Amino acid sequence: MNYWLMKSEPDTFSIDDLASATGKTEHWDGVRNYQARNMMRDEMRKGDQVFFYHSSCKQPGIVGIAEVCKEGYPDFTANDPEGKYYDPKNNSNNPRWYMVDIRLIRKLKRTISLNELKQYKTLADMRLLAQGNRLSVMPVKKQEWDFILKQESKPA
DNA sequence: GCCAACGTTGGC
DNA sequence: GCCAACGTTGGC
Repeated sequence: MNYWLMKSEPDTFSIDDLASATGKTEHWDGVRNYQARNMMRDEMRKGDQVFFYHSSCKQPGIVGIAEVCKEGYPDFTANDPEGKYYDPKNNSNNPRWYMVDIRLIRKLKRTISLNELKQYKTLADMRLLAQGNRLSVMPVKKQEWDFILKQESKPA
């Protein structure tokens, strides 16, 4: 079992959008970064746990837990010339981009903000906190995962 | 809206 | 294969 963090802009797709689809699955389309692509295509496994993270918003932070329910498969939005994720260089016989499906397990009781995460020495090496990090999908270590969840029941 | 970080592109 | 130009991300 592996642990991940996936970023989404709440204006585009928020935890509540995922929550309204509880039980259903959502495909995580539109990732156009090779490192993130490789992780989705090669490393994410069914049942892996995912922190759902809100980025580019008033309070960036972790807002929920999801799980991978379908492993990497070609991102069909790359083939749609009308869509905003269209990639003219994509070849559907040899797909360039991949996605996974996730489903919500639960929202956190509170948002664990980026600002809060930065204050924990335990998380100093966390990928999310590394300078200039821009990956929209990244691995989380088990000890980081456990530590973060332990903070959930604390007051903000 | 600014800007630092950094990935991608394309000319050479 | 180098690297300058350009585009995007994302916190502030």
